Amino acid sequence: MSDGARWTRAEFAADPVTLAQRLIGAVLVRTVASGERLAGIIVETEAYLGVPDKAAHSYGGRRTARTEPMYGPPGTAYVYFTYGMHHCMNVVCGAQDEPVAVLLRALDPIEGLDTMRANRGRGRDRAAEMKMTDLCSGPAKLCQALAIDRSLSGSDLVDGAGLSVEHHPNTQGRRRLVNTPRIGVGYAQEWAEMPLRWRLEGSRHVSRN
DNA sequence: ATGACGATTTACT
DNA sequence: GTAAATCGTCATA
Repeated sequence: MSDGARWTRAEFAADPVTLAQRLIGAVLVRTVASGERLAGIIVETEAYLGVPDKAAHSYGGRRTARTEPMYGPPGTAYVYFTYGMHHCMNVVCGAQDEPVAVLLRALDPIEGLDTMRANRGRGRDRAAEMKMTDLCSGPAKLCQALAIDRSLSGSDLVDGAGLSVEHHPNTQGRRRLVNTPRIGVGYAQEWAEMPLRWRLEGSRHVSRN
């Protein structure tokens, strides 16, 4: 349970509040077509509680082509496109047919840094001067860095080839989490204020907010 | 068919 | 701090 091993189906089958905290410290791994691994330690997450959660895409049981992966088995990726230009990635959890998930908001990059910089660099190439702390410090930034888009929505993190979650080799305890309200969900009324976001205390790779 | 709106990021005043 | 960028998705008709 602690050295680069892939997470199992059973490990993803937790409620989103629990999983959001457990995922911090785990490693998100993206294997691109060339075979290269792009990876980072998860340092910031948000829990989306499904049917009763006004901030969730699955609020009220909404089920469309986009949100369909949220109704799949735990360990499914749910990737959506927003603001006409950004992608964000969730880890579907809970039980089959229960549309709950954890949004991945920031990573501490550890593998494939040059490729991540190239993926993130805009225009010709400010890639080289891209700061480490700007690579994956936001939900859309990490998707851009790891080349994650809608084509990966619905893919399986347990048995799939493109995306997976691994246990970090150094699974030292002593990590403190900071718990605050979620970001960018002001429309969700009372649900906007619930403390459903967690980040690794002291990490310089979290999003600013 | 149409219109309103983002689970954001970046650039600029 | 404010605003632009930019288009898929979803509800309404």
